[in-house]
Amino acid sequence: MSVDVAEELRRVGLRATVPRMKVLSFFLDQKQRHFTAEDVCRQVADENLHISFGSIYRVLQQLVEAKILRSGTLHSTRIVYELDNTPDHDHAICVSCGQIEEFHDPLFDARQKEVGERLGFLVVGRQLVLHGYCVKCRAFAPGSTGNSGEQ
Amino acid sequence: MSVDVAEELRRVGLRATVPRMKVLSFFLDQKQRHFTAEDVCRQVADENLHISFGSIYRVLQQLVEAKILRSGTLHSTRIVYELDNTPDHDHAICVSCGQIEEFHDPLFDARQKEVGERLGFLVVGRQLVLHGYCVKCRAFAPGSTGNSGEQ
DNA sequence: TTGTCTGCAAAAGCTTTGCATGAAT
DNA sequence: ATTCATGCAAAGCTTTTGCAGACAA
Repeated sequence: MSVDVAEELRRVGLRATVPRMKVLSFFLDQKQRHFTAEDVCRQVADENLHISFGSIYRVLQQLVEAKILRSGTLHSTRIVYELDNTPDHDHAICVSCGQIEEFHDPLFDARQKEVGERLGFLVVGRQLVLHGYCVKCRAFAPGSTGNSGEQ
Repeated sequence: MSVDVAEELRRVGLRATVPRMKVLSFFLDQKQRHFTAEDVCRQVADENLHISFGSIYRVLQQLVEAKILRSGTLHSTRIVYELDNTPDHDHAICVSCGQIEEFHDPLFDARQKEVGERLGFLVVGRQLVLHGYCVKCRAFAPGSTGNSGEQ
C-alpha cells in the first residue's frame, strides 16, 4: 500500500516525500471521503510526526493539480478535498449532522445542457449541493413536506 | 426612492442611517444584481462619503437577516450578495468574463426531490451554479460539445 | 551533488469584533 | 436622554508564500 503511494506520486512527477505519502495514504485509507486541510493536518499527525499547514496546503494543491484529488466548497467557504477516483458526481449534505452523500443523476446533465442553451451558455460544468436531512436526522426536520426554501 | 428606503429599513426594525440607506439604495439602483462586500464598499463611496468595511459587513448581514438581501458563494469562497426580491433561482456564471445569469427550472426541483428520496434525504434546498461560456465568450471555449467536466 | 521539499513564521485575503465616539429616535 | 450604529483598528480564520535548512534522487 505505502509502496503504491510512492509510485503513484512519482508517476505524476512528485518526489515521494513523507508528507505527500502520508497525505495520500490518509485519503486512500478512509471510508469518509471529504476533508478540509485542517482535518488532514490533524488526523495525519501522531506523536512522531507533525506536518505543517504550509506543507499540507502545498501537498493538497499538488495532488489536485495531478488529478489525484479534487477540491471544492461544500458547507461553508472552507475548501474540501476528496479523492478523484470516482466518476463525476454531486453532493447532498445533511444540514443537521453534516454527513455527505454522493450521487449522480444523468438527468441533471441533460437538464443543465438545456438550461444552458436557453441562456446562450455553453455549459462546461456545475457545482450542485443538495441541502437536507439525512435518514438519521429526518426526525429533527422542522416542516414535513420537503420543498425548497434556501438560496 | 430614498424615502422608501428609510421606511423599508424601519419596517424591518432597523434605524434609517446613512450607511444602511446608501447600501440598500445601491442594490435597488443597479441592473447587475450580484456584489461582494468590496464591490459595495467601493461603489457606494464618493468624495463626501466613505463607509467602513466593518459597517458594510454589518449592514449586509442585517439586510440578509431581514430577508432584504440573500448571500451565497458563487465564484470563489467570497460572499456574494443580491436582492431577495425575486423568486428562488439558480445561477449560471461565465468562466471567461464572470457574467452571471439567473434562471429557474422547475425540473431541477422535481429531480432534486427524487434524488433526495433515493438517498433517504429530506431535501430542503440546494446550491446550484452552472459554469460555462456566455454568448459573448463562446468563441473562447476550448472544445465544442458542451459536456460536463468539472467537479 | 543537485534540485526539490519542508518547517517555520510571516503575510495575505476576507470577514468579524471591541470600543469610544457620534447619530437616530 | 437613551439606545443603537459607526469608524477605526485590531483580531480571527483560512490559505498562501519566502526563506533557510533538510531531504530525495
